Amino acid sequence: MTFPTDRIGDTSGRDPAASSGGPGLPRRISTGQILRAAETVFASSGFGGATMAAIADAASLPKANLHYYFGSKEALYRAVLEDILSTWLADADVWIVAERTAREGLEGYIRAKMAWNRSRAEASRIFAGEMLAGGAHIKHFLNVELRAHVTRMETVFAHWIAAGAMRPISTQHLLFCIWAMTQSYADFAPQMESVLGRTDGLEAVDYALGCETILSLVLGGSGAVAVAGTYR
Amino acid sequence: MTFPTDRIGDTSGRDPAASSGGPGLPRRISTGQILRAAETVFASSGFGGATMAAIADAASLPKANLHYYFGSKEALYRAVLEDILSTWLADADVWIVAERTAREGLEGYIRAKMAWNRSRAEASRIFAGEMLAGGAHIKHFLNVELRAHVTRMETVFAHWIAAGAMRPISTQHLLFCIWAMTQSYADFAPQMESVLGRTDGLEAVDYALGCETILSLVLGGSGAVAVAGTYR
DNA sequence: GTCTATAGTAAGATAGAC
DNA sequence: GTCTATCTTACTATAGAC
Repeated sequence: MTFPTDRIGDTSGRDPAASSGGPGLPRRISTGQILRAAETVFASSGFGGATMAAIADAASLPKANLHYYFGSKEALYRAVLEDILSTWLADADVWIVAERTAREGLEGYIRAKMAWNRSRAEASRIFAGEMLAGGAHIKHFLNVELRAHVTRMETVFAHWIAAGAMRPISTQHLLFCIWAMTQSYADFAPQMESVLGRTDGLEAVDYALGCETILSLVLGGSGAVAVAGTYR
Repeated sequence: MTFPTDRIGDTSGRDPAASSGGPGLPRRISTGQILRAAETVFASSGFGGATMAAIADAASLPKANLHYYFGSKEALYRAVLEDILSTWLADADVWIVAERTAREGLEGYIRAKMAWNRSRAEASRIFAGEMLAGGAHIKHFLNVELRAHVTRMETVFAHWIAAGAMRPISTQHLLFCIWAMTQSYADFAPQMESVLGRTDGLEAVDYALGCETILSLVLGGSGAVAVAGTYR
C-alpha cells in the first residue's frame, strides 16, 4: 500500500533537528503524537465528525503541524488506518497453523483477538467505522491482504476438518463469527455496559466471561471440544 | 422517550393540506420521505459525515423543509434512531419465551435477527455507528428498555438451563454474541464481500450459510442441540 | 406548507513570520 | 520545523416571498 506518509523521504537533507537526537527525531515525535491523537478522535467521532482542530488539541500541537506532516485530513485518516491494518492480521499467523491442534489454535486465536480488541479498542472502532461507511479506504487491504490471509487459514481449517478435529462447517463464516464476537467487546461496549450495569467501563471480569462464552460457542459448536453432559 | 417529532401535535388547526387526503397527510408524506433519506445518508456517512444537503437531495426536497419538520440535524438524527429502536426489541418477545423449547426459541430468534439485519441493513449500521460513538443519543434506551428486555430474557434462559435444555453459560454474554454475529452481516458486509469474492453485495446464499453457521455455534455451543459425531 | 436566498459559522487548508 | 493569522469553502440554520 502507498500512503501520503511515504513523503517522509522527501525531506532528506533539510531537517534541522536531525542533529539533536538522531535523524528525523522531532518528526517521529510529532507524527507519533498526531497519530495517537487522531486515533482517539477518529474513534469517538468517526471520520466525518472528527475535526483537525480537535485532533490538534488532543495532540497539543497547532493545526498547521498536522497539515505539515500529513497534508490533509484524508491522508491523516489513511495513515491511522494503515497503522491499524498492519497489526490486524498478526494473530492468525501465530495460532491458525497446522502444527497446532484445532482446539489449541482456535482458543489461542480467540484469546489473542480479545486481547487486541481490548488493548486497542479505539483502533477496533475506527476499523468498524470504516466498514460501516463501505470500506472504500481499505478496499485494497480487504481484497488482497485479508483475502489471502483467509485463504491461508482455510487450508489449516481444512486440515483440521479432514483429521476429524472439527465439524465440517463453513470456515469463512466461522471466521466472520469469531471476528464479530471478539470485535463487539470493543465496538459495542456501551451496549454491554448498560446491560451489565457498569457505569465506569467494562471490567476485567466482563472480558474474561465474554471470552469464555465465545470459546464455549466456537469450540463447542465447531466440535473442537466435546460438550460435557447431555442437553437437548 | 421524547423526541422533537413530538411537536407534530403543535400544528393542529393550521395545516392547510388537511383537506386533501386526511389530517396532516402532506406532513406524513414529507416526514416519511425525509426519514427514509436520512436513514440512507446517516448509514453511509455517519452523523458527522452526513449533511442536511445530502439528505435533502436524497429526499428530493429543499433543505429548508428538513428544518421545518425536524428543527435541526440533531433532532432529525434522533428521530431516525427512535424509528430504529422501536423495532429492535420486537423479535425477542416472540421467540425467547418459556413456552418454547430452547432449540426452537434460539433458532427462531437468530433467524429473525438475521432477517432484520438483512432487510434493515442501513438501520443496523446507524445503530452500530451510534454505539461506536459512545451511544450518548440512546443512553435511555440502553439503560432502561434494553436492560429490562434482557432481564426478561434471562428468566427464560434460566428456565431452559434449569430444565437441562441448555448448558449453564452466561446468558448475558450469549446475547452479546448472538447480536454481534447477526449484526455483523449488515455492519461488516464489505469485509465479507471481499473475502467471499462478491463484487455486487452479499447474496442470499451468503446470508443462509451465515445463518446456519451461527446456528451451529449457538445451538451446538450452548448444548441446545447435540453435536453429531465425535470430534476432538 | 414549500421553496429561494442568505446569514452566520465552523472546518480544511495555506501563507509567511520566526 | 513550528506556529499565528487568515483564506476559502461548505455547512447548519433561518428569513421571508409565494
